[in-house]
Amino acid sequence: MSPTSSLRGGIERRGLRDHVHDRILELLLGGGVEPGTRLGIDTIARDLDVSPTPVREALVQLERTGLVTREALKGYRVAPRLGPDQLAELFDARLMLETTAAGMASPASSTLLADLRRAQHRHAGAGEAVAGALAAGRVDPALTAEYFAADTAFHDVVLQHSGNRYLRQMSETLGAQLHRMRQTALRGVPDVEEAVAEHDAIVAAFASGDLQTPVDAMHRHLQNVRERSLREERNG
Amino acid sequence: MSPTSSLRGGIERRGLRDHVHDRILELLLGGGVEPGTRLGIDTIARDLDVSPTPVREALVQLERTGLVTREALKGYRVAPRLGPDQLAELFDARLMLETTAAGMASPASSTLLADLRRAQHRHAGAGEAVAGALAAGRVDPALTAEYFAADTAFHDVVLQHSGNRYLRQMSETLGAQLHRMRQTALRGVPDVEEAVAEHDAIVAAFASGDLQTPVDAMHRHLQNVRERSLREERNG
DNA sequence: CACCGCCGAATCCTATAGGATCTTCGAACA
DNA sequence: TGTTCGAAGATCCTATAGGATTCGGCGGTG
Repeated sequence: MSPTSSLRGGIERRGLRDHVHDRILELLLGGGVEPGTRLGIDTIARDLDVSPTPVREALVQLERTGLVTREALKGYRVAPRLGPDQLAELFDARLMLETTAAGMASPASSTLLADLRRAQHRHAGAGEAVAGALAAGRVDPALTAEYFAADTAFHDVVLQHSGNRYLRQMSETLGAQLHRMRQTALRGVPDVEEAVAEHDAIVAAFASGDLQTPVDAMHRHLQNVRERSLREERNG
Repeated sequence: MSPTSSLRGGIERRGLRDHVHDRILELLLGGGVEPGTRLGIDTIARDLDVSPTPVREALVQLERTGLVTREALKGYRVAPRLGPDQLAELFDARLMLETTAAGMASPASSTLLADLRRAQHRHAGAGEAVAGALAAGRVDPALTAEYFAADTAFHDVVLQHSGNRYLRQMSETLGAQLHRMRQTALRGVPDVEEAVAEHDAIVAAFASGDLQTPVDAMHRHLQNVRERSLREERNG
């Protein structure tokens, strides 16, 4: 085509392996597959109309996220559901990660507050939509998906502004597990009002300019989420 | 061979892919390769006398650890050296991980203290050996390697007893980077005496039975390690 | 002298084939 | 009837082959 394209910065060359990886990932995160389901290499290869080799590489990549498990000579399977103990450990790990990130992001750059307010706005909007649909007796999967995405985005803002790539990397690893947890543990009605209010408190804490306040706000929020999740699980 | 081997419990079936992974890993951790070195798939395959497929899978697995980098259609390379900023972030992440783990492991089971004392004994012994060789004007790579291994093992004890698999998983990821940092940043003389003394303080803190004391001791230790490393880097 | 296009070797990437292993199903036997 | 053995099918695992891309060097041109 054009001999030397004027701007070629930022275009990320992706092999076929990465596309396969994304397809399987969205399949897993979509939630339509039961834990324990076999992920046959040849089957996936036929479905996606590729050879087994890139599928194999994509599965190796997914294995590290904990979404799939592998047994030598027996193949890959969708990872089993998170048990109560794993759930508790996941909450603890998340608490550690996000409170630390909040502390690191405290020297609030002007962009942090802007990003945070934007994310909070999106989250609140999605919350209203979900609550409205719920009041009408309807549960729209698309709305709840958007709500969860907005929630994740809000927390990601803090992690992004922590300025620590290893924390981001850890959060990315936990993110997949968190997504699964949301789909299983509290599959029905989320705690919209409380979450929005607590997110508001977090934004206010960052806006206050104090260093410790955001950490405490984040701590309280996550502890509350944990309690509400456990209560939900006990009742459901 | 034997139609049905009598005891087959506990033996972990490993494919060829895992062996290749280990070989490349020990090559990287051995430190004999310069950052930026190309890791040609076909070359490795010929060296290990296997086909490219398992080599490819092993490299995908290693990519997640950050030890190797990949560029689509251009191949794999040994990851570049850690820059000053990455080093600082690595210290922060480690500080978060290990202090949290110390706090979680505080309800000291009897085995924790035993493991900790055993690891401390090994660490102190290796420290003496290194110091002795250093006094004689010799630097034995085997001794320093054993010293670093003992140090890593000591910290691993705390993480193991945190009872949180996600913390362990994160530590495993950071472990490879830490290993590289040790080999580059402070390549010469480690701070044996201070480290041994601080480890002793950590053991004593756990033995005290108090909950907060181990966290503080670990915090002080890691902060000191950070300072000493920076000073070393500034002078070296 | 610098710059551009071209060509070949090397390498990566994907596809295909065959051997090894696991799983399943059915029949024979206690 | 329950259990064990065996064979067929499917699947995983490794090896090999061929197309696609990149990198190096070479000659031509302004």
